[in-house]
Amino acid sequence: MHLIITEKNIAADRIAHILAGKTYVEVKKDGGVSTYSFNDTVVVGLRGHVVEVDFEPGYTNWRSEVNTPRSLISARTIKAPTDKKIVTLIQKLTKKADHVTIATDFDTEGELIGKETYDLVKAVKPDVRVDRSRFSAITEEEIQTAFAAPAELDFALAAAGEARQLIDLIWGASLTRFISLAAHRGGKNILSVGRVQSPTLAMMVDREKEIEAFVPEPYWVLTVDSNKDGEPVLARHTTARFTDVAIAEEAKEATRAPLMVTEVKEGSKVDRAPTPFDTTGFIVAAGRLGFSAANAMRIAEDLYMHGYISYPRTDNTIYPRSLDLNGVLKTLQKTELSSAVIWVMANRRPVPTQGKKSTTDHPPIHPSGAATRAELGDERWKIYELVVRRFLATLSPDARWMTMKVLFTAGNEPYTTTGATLLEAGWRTVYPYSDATEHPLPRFAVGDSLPIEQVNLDRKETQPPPRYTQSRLIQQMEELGLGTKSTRHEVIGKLVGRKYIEGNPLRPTLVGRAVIESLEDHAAAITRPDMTQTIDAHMQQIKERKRTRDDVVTESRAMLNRAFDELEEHQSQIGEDIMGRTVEEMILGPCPVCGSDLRIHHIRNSSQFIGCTRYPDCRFNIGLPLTQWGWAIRTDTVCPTHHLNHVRLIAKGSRPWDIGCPLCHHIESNQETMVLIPSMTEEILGRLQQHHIYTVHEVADAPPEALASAAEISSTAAEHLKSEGEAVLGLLRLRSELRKFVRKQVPPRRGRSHAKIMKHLHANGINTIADLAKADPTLLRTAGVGEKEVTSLLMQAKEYCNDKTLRAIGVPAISLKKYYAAGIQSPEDFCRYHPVYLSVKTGISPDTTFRHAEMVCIAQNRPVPRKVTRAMLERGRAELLTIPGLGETTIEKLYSGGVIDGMTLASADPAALASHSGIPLKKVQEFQSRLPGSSQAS
DNA sequence: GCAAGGTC
Repeated sequence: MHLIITEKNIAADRIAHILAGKTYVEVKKDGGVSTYSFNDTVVVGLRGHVVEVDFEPGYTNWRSEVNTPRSLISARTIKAPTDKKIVTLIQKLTKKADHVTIATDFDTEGELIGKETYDLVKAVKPDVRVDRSRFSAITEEEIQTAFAAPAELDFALAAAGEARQLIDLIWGASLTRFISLAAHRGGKNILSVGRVQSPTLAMMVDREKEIEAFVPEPYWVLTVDSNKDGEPVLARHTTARFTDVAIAEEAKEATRAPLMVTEVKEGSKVDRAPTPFDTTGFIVAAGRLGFSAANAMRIAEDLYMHGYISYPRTDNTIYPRSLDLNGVLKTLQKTELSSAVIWVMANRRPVPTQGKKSTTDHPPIHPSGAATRAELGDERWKIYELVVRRFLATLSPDARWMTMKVLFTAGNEPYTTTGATLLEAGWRTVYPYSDATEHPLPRFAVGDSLPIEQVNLDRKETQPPPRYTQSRLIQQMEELGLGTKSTRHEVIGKLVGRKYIEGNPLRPTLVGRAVIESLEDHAAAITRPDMTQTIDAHMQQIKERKRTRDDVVTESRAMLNRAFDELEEHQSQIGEDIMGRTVEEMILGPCPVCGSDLRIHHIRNSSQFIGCTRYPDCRFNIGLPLTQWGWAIRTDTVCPTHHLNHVRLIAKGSRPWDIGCPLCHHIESNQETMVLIPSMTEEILGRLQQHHIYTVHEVADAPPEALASAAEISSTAAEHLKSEGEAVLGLLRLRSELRKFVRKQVPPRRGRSHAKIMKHLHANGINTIADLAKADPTLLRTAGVGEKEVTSLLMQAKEYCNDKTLRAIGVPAISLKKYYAAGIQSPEDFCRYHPVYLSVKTGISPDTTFRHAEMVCIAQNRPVPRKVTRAMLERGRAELLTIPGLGETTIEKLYSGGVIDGMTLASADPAALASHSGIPLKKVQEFQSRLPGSSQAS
């Protein structure tokens, strides 16, 4: 059997179909992995790397005294499967194979994945024949050629990839652990360091410093408003920027009508059609349409998976000769963009445009299938249309512009104006994304004399360099060789996740800055793009067999060891520096009570609040929502009233939630509950707030004298206010319990506000779960609870209340579980059923059920049933069974009515017993009549 | 719990 292994499932699918030709390809799932078989061949796809390098076991404890961060430098490494299903399948198929072909992507990483596969294959069948096929695009032609003449795996190239893997792991893991430990950061708050992420972050830090250091310089721009036969003309002084205002003023003074045309220059300019898309070019273009890098890639991957566009991760900007451009055009004719396609077919440039990079990995991104707007939906269609139009543009002729430059004099001052009009739209006909504003000028001739309507001298300022946008950052990373086509956009997400950068455009946080500055001071290599460039150079040497993998890695290890000498020496300083800056970033401004700083505190990634830095001397604090609703950060906006920075909650995947000034928000949100205190007047409320008493909690907790003086009320009134506050506090606790309960039973979802539901319930006097259990279903429906949920919510509330009551009475939880399982739910059930029945139903001993029933009945003010011993029960049972027609099942029913023997049967009220036990009245009477010793017995 | 690189 011939086994072919590709880098991904889609490639396996397509290659199988190409190689099979007209033969049927059988698609099967084996352990969740698709296989494609025909004749004696099986094709299966990997999922990229299916094994991963890691340290050998024993290095998981970051705080180990022996296996310190530094010890990772010399730790042994292993390769462990990350996708067991695929590894198992590959090895299973290998056992049946006599020939294995590795058909992973044609780049360094593909060769490494190939080598990893080679090792997996050889591990189970050392003598199997393994070869390698290489192709740059999955087209009929390339695949046929590649498989007709298979080559060998390039072990040197794979070794180059392995060197990169090892160096990345060793540097990244050891430095990440070191700096996290130094700054006392653990869990989700670790501080990461890496060959790609750290230089990328450093770029942003550098830019931020440039912006901070930037001193704007003024300059002046001199223009005149004029017109040519009524058409407005704006002429600029040929000194585009005057840096000296005095000189600018002089030029302004010297400007005299008329504006004389001294020269007219006309020319034409070629506007080259754009080059094919590689990943970066695509991300930049999508960025102009408003797509974030990650979103653009996500959509492109989706379009690729569905066959609409080619593979979106590529460095190539030159179409390979094997790509059937005409075929693509033909396919596109079936889309809504057909008129553009037809235009291109009619105006085709002889050779498509080319970029600078020709690589072997994949063709440039191009359309591969026809789609409609309806089947894709708006967002995906926008991306698809972009790819289609870009493809069309690369086959279209260049555009041509007519340019015009006019020179004037006014007095003796030289002025100029320029214009441009599109002569031939060319590719711009089909690619409307890049800006092409025309500036037509009226016709001028030398010697024309124009009026001067106004002379303007405007003061302007030089601008600092802009912050990086996502696409600009990705372009910059590419230029410096940081990351790959597949990972660049992910790095941004990683830095955001570590809270190193935030916002749009991107900006480093103080923590991000602190980490970079510490590294620059003590381990500069990891913050510079040169590290990547050096590794690339070394990889090249390994590939050319001038050096070995181990040689390169050893050198890198030595370098890292030297960095650790420096780092360890300054460990405490580095830690303190980073920790100090973290605090700084959380400071909001003056505490309203004592005037020292308020800051945001985060507790173990779950809760967060704002507190005074003088705690415990000053206990002022403001609660914040749990971090699951967003991580609190400060923003640059400052409240004019309270001089506090605004607070924003940021959560992954959802829009940031701006709280605004935390104190304004605090006051406002507590006002509602404050007025629940009956004797709270607007006047008192205002005075309390002025004395920084904002919450019911604070009212209830305040010493009465303090309350009295703050609210300017008598001490008796203050005592009263305080006790009312305590009562409201109790109510609020119950309400919060109710809110949690409702939230659990009726999960929040789009378009249903829990706040609204709760408000409605409160307005109708429902403040506790017990209230809810007794609530009218229609009330819940009008509050916004769904039809089906109303019944279950009420039931759950009843169950909850019953459970709470029974537990409070003292029925143990383990017994309650048994009672519930037997359908005995409420305190009422305990009083209604006889303890014997409870025992039979639950398997709990009659003595115990009697004790439980006794407790419940006493608590509920109900008569306590008569105690029954086991012996009495046995005797009674025997007695009852003597009655003809009375069996085991009937006995159980009788128990529920409290009948346990002949005597209790005789004395029972037949009607009551019938209704209680469910035995028909006639039967009951019959049993009673057949009792031995009954007066009616015959 | 760590990197960067594949792919889903």
